[in-house]
Amino acid sequence: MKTAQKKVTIRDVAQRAGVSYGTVSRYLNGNDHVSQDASDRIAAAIDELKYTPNRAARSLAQQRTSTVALIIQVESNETIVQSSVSEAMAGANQTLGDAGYQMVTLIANTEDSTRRIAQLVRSDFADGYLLFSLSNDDSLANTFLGVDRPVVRSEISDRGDLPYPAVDFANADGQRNVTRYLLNKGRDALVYVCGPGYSPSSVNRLEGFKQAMGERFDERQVYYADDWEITSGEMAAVEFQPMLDHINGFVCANDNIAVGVINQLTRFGYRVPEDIAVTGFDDSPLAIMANPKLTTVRQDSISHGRVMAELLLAMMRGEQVEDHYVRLLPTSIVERESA
Amino acid sequence: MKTAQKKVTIRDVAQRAGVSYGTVSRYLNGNDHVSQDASDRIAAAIDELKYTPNRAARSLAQQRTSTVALIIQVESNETIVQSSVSEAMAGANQTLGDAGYQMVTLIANTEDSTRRIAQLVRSDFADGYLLFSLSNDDSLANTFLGVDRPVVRSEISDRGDLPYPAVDFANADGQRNVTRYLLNKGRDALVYVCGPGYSPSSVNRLEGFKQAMGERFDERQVYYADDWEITSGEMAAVEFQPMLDHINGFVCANDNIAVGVINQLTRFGYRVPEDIAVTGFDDSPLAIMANPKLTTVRQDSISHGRVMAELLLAMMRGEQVEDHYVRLLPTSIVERESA
DNA sequence: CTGTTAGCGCATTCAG
DNA sequence: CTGAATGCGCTAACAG
Repeated sequence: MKTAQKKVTIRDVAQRAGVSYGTVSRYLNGNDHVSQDASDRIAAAIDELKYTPNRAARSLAQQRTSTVALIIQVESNETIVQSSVSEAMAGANQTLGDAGYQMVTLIANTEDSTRRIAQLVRSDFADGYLLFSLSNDDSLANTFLGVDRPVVRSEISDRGDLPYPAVDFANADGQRNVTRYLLNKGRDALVYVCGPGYSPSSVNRLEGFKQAMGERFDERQVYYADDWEITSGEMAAVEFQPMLDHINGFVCANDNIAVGVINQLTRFGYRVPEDIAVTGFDDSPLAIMANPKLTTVRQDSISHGRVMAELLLAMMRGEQVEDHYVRLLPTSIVERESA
Repeated sequence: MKTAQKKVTIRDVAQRAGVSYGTVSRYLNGNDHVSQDASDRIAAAIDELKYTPNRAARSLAQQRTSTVALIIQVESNETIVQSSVSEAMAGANQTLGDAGYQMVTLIANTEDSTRRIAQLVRSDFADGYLLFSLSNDDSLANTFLGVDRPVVRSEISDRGDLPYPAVDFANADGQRNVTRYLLNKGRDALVYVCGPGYSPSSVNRLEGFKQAMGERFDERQVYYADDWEITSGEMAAVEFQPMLDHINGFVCANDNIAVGVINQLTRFGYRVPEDIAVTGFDDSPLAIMANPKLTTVRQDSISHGRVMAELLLAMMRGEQVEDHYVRLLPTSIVERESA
């Protein structure tokens, strides 16, 4: 049923409207002076011909794409089901859209796709980049060093050679505050379940715990997990089993781990929070599904995305941002049942 | 530190290599005959100059973009945390990448973004489209009617005017099978918790239940939920409370709902599965986190994405696909604890 | 206010 | 096998 309707170009519109195509271009790009009469005729022609400017041609002439790429780098073959990422995407999408940019997201989850995306970036695919590194592999970040387009990262990097600004949560503050919250409730025998070592967030959250514990901190109080998953929480609880009678609180690096700890503690016959309190981090959907419901540290991921987008927009506007600039977003404690 | 290195073009490479830029173009596009000598020099020049072809220019000249857009349409401001979508994305990304296409995903979650994406599509943004409609609003699909690019949908549509092929799971079969599984186990007093009415999957799953029940089916056995969430499952259990003593099985439209049912049943003092069996659908990560672990219908979402991509690739290759073509993917029962 | 012109960077004829 | 010429569809600078 497809009438192979020849591609309608700006010239067709011009002809139909009885003006030169330069005028149509001016009309399309808003600004300049086009007579009311011409405008009307052009508008009519565009409508009748169902004309839409060709994107590639416009990008080529303008040297800009009006798109921003959100790149998510994850471990090989892992899928992205983190609500925080999804929410950040929504926040960024909204902000960028309002500013006239189309956000497109790219997933780098294999060596191939990473290489392909690196190539894409070098070919001027987008006007700016939002970079989410959920993995240890930071290789993609280097790609941007040779590219003259602004980049904003979603977490502070421990690599000093990457100058890109970052927007992240005040992870240390959050974990410090919730640890103090436990201490103030008389929970004086705390242990910590740390996230994977490669993650800056993980490191920072542990740091917060240390700060709150001060003198009392002891390396034997912490279990180092390999990932952020529930099973890691279960393993941590098993690891601490011998001393469980002398422990009255678990501070966990995230909600998943906290749920794992609770599950295992329950199996061992301990009551949460009566015997042992447990706190999470993220306030993920899991937090309210857990039993008991998790007391956790909330972060507003939507505004994470929004703030990243705003920073990027400013940079694309030409505003200078100092190297290694970091913007930290606040967190808050959500009191539920587990602590 | 950015040395505003002038954009290096194909001409720079040609000059550096001592050939005309037509030759470089030929070299880049693989095919034709370029002497070994020239090839070597060009390769060297490209390397030294760190040349990467400009994307917009190439698209313009070639009339193709080498990208495929995966468009996700969701309810206003909802975020996408469905593991099935995430997995399908990964599967499609892999397949498309192997075929030389870059997959980019676009999110349509507001009226604005939907309009913007419609515009994008009409401007020849990509060579093909993968369309995931997670929402009632199917407006975006119409956009493609005027576009001469292949489209593949992720679920069968109930709208006859949309001719695009679709790849979906055999939802009816899956639900029929798991219902029979319960019946065979002697669970003869079943009720059904249906998903939101706007979803084709939801309708099809209900149909499967009806098929398995045959004569025994009774409208009073089904609760119609408004969404796919846990709370809907809880509400369903509350709704059925008066007759709970005479029910020995819940067949649920998805895992979330099943978890909600289990939670509420537990609160009411019923044991799952001893008193009442409960089944889910999707085999989402939630299924193994539930207590008891969910018996559910598994669907391989990664291959969902892969098959969609393969179909799209075939269409982009020029293969004809009949209107309303539907490819149904098999499901399987995963026996765990809840039934 | 509007028509004309010269590129944007590359693919692709067509000669040679 | 390779150089030169055209055009993809549009923007922007320049005259008028």
